[in-house]
Amino acid sequence: MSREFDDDDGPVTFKRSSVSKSIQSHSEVRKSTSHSNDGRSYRKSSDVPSSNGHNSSSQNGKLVLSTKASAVESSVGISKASTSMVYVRSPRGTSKFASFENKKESLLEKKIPVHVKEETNSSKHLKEESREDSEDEVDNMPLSVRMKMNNINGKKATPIVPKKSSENSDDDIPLSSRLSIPKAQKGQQYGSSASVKQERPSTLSVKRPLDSVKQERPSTLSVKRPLDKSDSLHFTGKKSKLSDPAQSINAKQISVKSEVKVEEEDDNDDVPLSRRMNKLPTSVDQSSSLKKVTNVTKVNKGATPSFKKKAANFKKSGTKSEQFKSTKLPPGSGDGQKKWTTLVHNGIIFPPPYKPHGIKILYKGKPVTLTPDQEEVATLYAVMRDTDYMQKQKFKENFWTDWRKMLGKNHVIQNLEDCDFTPIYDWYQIEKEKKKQISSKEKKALREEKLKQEEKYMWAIVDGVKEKVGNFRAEPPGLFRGRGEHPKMGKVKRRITPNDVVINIGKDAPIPECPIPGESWKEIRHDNTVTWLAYWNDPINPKLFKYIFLGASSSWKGQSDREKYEKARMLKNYIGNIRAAYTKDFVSKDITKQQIAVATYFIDKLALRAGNDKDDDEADTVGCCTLKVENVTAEGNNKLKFDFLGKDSIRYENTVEVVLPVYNAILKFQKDKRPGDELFDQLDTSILNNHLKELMPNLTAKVFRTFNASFTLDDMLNKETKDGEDVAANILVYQNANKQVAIICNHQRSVSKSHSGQITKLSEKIDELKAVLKELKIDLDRARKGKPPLKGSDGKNKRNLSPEAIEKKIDQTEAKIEKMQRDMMTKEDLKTVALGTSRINYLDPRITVAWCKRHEVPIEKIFSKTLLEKFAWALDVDPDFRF
DNA sequence: GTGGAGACTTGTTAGGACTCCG
DNA sequence: CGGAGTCCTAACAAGTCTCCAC
Repeated sequence: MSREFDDDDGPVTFKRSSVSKSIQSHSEVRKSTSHSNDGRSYRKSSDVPSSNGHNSSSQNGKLVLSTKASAVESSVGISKASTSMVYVRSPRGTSKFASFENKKESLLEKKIPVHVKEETNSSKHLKEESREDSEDEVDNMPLSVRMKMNNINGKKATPIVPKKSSENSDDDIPLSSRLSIPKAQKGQQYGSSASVKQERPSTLSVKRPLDSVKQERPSTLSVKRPLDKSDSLHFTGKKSKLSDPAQSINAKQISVKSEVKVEEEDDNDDVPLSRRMNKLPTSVDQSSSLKKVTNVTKVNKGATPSFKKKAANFKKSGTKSEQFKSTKLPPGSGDGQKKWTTLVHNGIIFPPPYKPHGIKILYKGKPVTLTPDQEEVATLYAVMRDTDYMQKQKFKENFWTDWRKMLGKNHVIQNLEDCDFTPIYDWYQIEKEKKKQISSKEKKALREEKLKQEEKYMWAIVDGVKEKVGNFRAEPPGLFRGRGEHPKMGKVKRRITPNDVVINIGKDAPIPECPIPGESWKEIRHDNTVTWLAYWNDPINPKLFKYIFLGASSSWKGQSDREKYEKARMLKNYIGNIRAAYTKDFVSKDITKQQIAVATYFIDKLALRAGNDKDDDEADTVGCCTLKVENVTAEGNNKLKFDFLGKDSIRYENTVEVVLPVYNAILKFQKDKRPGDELFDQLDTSILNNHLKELMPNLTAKVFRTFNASFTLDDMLNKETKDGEDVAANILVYQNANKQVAIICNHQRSVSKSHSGQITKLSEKIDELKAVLKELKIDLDRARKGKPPLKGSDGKNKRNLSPEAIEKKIDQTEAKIEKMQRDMMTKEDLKTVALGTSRINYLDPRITVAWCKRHEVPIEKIFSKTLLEKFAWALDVDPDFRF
């Protein structure tokens, strides 16, 4: 089977023998959860029980993607737009959003011509793409997969230029030719001997069978529908209308009529978009592959929140390349480009002033009176008694240093050890309890009250469009909870006041009223090249800023999200050449080149982060460029063992088989170095990224992670989803794919406190059921012989059932047991794997949406309400979309 | 090319809301 | 209805990457 085959070379990034949170002795915060990815961890989708095992029976058939286009009339904003559009697959295989049909008919009609056009284009494009895909897939796959394939397909080297679709078949060529390795030899390079084998149980690995990679997507192609058909419609309402000019926001600025607004929007919106597009490589304009990308982008554009506008643009914009060229601007982000024309908001809110409780702590057994300020900080500390931080010396030390400053040198309290915070702790527990006791009615009332007060801060109006603000609260005072062994943990994070806060707002917008009487904002700015609404300097590290941005559902975020995924998709077209290039450099005489090559290989193969340099006053964590000698161990047989603390001090532990030149290079880099020295001493992220940019416009290290994650999802979904399965089974497939991505990206979570208890409970229940089963079997036996059932374990008499009835019961019980066992395994399996992070940040939502459409899975089963809002830009993707 | 400022994305977790089950 | 378990989200920490001055 191809699977077996794969095993050898499979790059499969991730067979992690054990992924565990940083277990180092010192960081007890993270529980050492070696999540064993032993056989259990990876099972075929069908074997993987869903943790919550829902079956949504509700949607057989048509009701799938629902996104009610009610957004249009929503006056309050996206949040109101109910996402329940009905996605219907028409007989032809085309699909449409039913809601459009009703509500938007006229619009739709108008659009038709455009659509037709688009359709033609897009179908062409799709065809091209599919051909390309099938032919070039090798190149596109994440390294892991790909490496396997190299064994098989030798290719000629070509310069690093995106492949044109017409040249697709040559695509692969470049790689090999650069290597000037004949096919057969190539195999050697990546082949069994040099393959990227991983030592983990094969079950764990994310395998991508070669042939599956090549597999085409037959039916999908035929099921075309105008790409942006629904787009324009169903999202018109994404941005809430201003009609609900909440609060003090200057209603004048807001265009009142939706029509007008749309127009306005168009204008404004386009600018940034097109500009952004410029960021994409212009150099490659001509290449068809690039065109492809552009095209896609363009099409997608239609899917952005303001569809009408986009659609209009399309009409106007002519050819893709035209459009592309037309918008030339310097690349980069946050880069001096105009992001908005008008910006209105109400600033931010601050936590209420501290209310002293008057509870005294004990010092050497005696109550001590504290000033409100001192008491506030003491309370912050007291309340953390049950956290792991209390075991950390550094935490206490830092706290004491800061608190002591507040107490003053001559204070009665002279050391922390003699302080007993129990009275405050107890008081706090009681307060918590009281809070719990509040009736749900009262709670609701309180919530509503709060909401009312905050409503005006929740929205900003950007170029006439009402958008949700992400976080509009100043952070309250607290003790700094750095992760891992952060040198600053425990420091007092002082209260932020308006004097700390810089506001960014439109020139003509009213300056937000300072919510604290007698104080004023630190500064008012009118910088339309940035998207933040406010910031203050982080009191813990004044070099850093804390920003207030728009929420994830805003079009700013949505656009950059889309760009991110488009860039990752573009990498597909370059990846073959990139791999060829770095493979060649594995043996470069130029040590910098060689290090770049090996680092890129790790990033591609293992989805490592770039690894920026860090200051001493941060936790000691590393990424690819900052790996230390001791983080990688050569274990023989071309195996490298990685073990280091990455972002958030999460431990990355993985043993991988690499190609021989890489293995040798690592030995060379380690030579004559001591622990603590950098493995890639000639490298840093800027050198690496500068190099990557030579290979693909705007390419940076993190793009590989996005690419790897999204590609894997797309690939697994398409391989593992079976036709005709019910929704529950499909969801399992999705969860499993999601899980593999999480493993690749090393997204971990701590095991919940109640985990082991839950497992115990489950297995007890299973045992019970097994006992029942046993009894039933005996009864069946007796029933067949015409005897009455034995008394139950409770001593009661049981009903006399027919053998058939008993058989039925047995079947039911067996099914129940099976389900519970699967649930239990899934639970165990996922106890340390966090699926959410990749869903939010790494998986192109269009993959998910398109898959849901194809397999009639309601999108709500996969995306929560907020994710649906965040991914509004992706919801009307064509069902045929492939990453 | 280096280092720092600045802006934006990615990541984990705590705790509240919601759901399920008896 | 209440408690346990699950799901979601807000909060905020910690990354990445760009730009710019020297």
